[in-house]
Amino acid sequence: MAGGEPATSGFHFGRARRIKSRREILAVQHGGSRVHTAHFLLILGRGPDTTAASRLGITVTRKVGDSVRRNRVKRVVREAFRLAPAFLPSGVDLLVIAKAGAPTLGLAAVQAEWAAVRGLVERRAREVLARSGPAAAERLTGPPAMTTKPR
RNA sequence: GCAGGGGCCCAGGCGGUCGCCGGUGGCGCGCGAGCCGCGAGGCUCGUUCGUCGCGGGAGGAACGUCCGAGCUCCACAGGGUGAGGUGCCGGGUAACGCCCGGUGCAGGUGACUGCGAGGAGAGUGCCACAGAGAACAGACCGCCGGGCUCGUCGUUCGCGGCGCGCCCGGUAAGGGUGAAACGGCGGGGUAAGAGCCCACCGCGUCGUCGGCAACGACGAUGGCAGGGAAAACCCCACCUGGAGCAAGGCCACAUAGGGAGGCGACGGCGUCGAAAGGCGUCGGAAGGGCGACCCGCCCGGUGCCUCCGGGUAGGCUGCACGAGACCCGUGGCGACGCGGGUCCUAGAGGAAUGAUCGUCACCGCGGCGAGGGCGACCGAGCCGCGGAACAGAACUCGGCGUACGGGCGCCUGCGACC
RNA sequence: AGGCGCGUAGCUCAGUGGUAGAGCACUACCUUGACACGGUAGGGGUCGUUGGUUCAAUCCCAAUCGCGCCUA
Repeated sequence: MAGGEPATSGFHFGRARRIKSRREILAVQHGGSRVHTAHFLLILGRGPDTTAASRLGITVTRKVGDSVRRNRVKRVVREAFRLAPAFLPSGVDLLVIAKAGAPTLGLAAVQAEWAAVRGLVERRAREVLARSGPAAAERLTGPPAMTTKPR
């Protein structure tokens, strides 16, 4: 949306850019900052590697709709994330939790909803990176992943 | 035309742009192994990632999880009891609680549809309220006969008729109650009545005939014996071993067997040996298993059980050629069977199969409207707006149930016209 | 994948084949100067839905909808 040039090609989105395990999702949820929109709750958190491209995790509960509608929400959210590589700086992971009513949205509506909070998202992303700077550095020298504290 | 019944089919098409999953082929970086070379290095194979190309990628219900199986493990899974399920007859099938064809009953004018439709001559229990009486019952009113008192009328003075009341008896026709009242209706019969007798109907039994059978038709006979309910317990017949792909198998990693408590059994024989002990054989405990219990049996043979503590939650496989799909022929009323040919058709794993734009078809509403009709009105075509359902594989099939958009021809009833 | 349970008045629950109930809440009246408390009376129900069995169903049977729970 920014730049006026409709994104078309070259924006891939494979498994490497997804947050898959429940453990990782909980880690983001715990230390992340939240941004609410009308149909989504966005949670930003630091990824394990600050140089890697940002990753995406999606949560759609049964309250949102049946499996067809839940799948559609996930596909549209994934598409919106894929077409907006500049939405987040590298190293910041995004967790999207759908709220009720999300299945009625098309791709354009989701993009508009996110663009409206873009400034807030950028500010929160900088906060997250700054706050976790030392931790991230420590992390790089320490054991690889899975250092979630038993809490 | 309207209303209805049943059957079959489809699950939007095409194109542009950008993606996802796995397969396959090429290229590139890296890694590993092997071989060659003194060496630099080279070659081959495998593989992560990236990239380019090719072809593939949800359903009729993928859904619910109500049944039946395949497959895998549990021990080879037996007998009895119990538990659960099924329940007209015949057939189909790998199997079924499914399907097909019949039978009976019920519903509908009809096309058609529905039915847990074995047994109440095995037993136990239940049938509220109402009602006199509710299961081998019962006399409240009524009806009929007899007796007694009283009243009245008549009297040939013997008594007789009528009526109120009481008593004894007969009666299930009528009233009334009920969901149901111990066959129905009509006639005869009788004091009044009653299958007491008769005709018809119903019911039971027997026989003959038809049918594989459920059952049907006909005849004889009994004289009524019979209530309902088994989706109350139950009886009868038949079926069912248990668990489930997180089944199960392989690899890697980790613990290397920690602590507490409890139980226990080892024995006989043979043989070798100087002995310790070894080998063979027989019996067998603790404990465990065969769904629950019993029987019966099996494992267990030097350990076993319970609790606490500790470790692992990664990869591969199972995993898609199957009771498979389609076409043709053939047997059968049909479900379905048989034969031949062609084809390979999703395999993900926090979970792909999509997003968006255009266009063409489809449906609804509104407007314009060629034209048709005396008219109400019908209406090709054009424009605009809106709609386009139910729903997402998770080991795989066969059914059932439920949700839902549209199309096709067939059949039935009614109305109008010819 | 396997298994279990619950839907009854506005709320929390009884009832388990024969008129559907309790507590709280609600309404009216009494009591008070007024209120609370108390007392008297009253209203309120597709028993989740749809079929079936039965003379009769909240209850029995089947299907279906919604909610909750257990095991792996």
